Amino acid sequence: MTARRRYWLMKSEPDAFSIDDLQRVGTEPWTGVRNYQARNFMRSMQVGDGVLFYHSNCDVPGIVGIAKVASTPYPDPTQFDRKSDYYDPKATQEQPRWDLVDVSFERKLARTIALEEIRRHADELGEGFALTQRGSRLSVLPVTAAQWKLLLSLE
DNA sequence: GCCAACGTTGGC
DNA sequence: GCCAACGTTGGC
Repeated sequence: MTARRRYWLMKSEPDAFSIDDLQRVGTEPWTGVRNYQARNFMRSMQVGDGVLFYHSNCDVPGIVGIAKVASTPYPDPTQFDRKSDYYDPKATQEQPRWDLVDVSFERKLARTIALEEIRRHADELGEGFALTQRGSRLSVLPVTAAQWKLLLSLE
């Protein structure tokens, strides 16, 4: 018995890892999330869940593509790697702190759905939508089916 | 358990 | 590059 497909939005800085990078590699482990709320969302992901791929910290922040969850959650290997920027000395193999999922490319959007445009639909998206919440920096966040539909209708 | 200091995120 | 907002750390 599998639960109904769910939806997420995941942020990435295009300088570090862009939608084109994901298209090139096909599937990528979503390493480096070091925020408990974001981690907990990844822990609840299931294979096949829909992902809105979002470019942050760039000229035109916004949704640029669609991906999907391609694995169940497992420990982020970079937490054990002393040479990694994401190394966490408090994490052990026995008790990992950080989990991730693999994300696989589905398609690029015909155009970027800019944050500025998304904000104009803030009322329809609802107050609980973390992307447009004042001050929110969450890099992995849930999207309802209605929000998914609305956002993609802007494409 | 409080909270000041610090580091990070990410829009602008 | 700036800086507001936020999360984490660590002294007490």
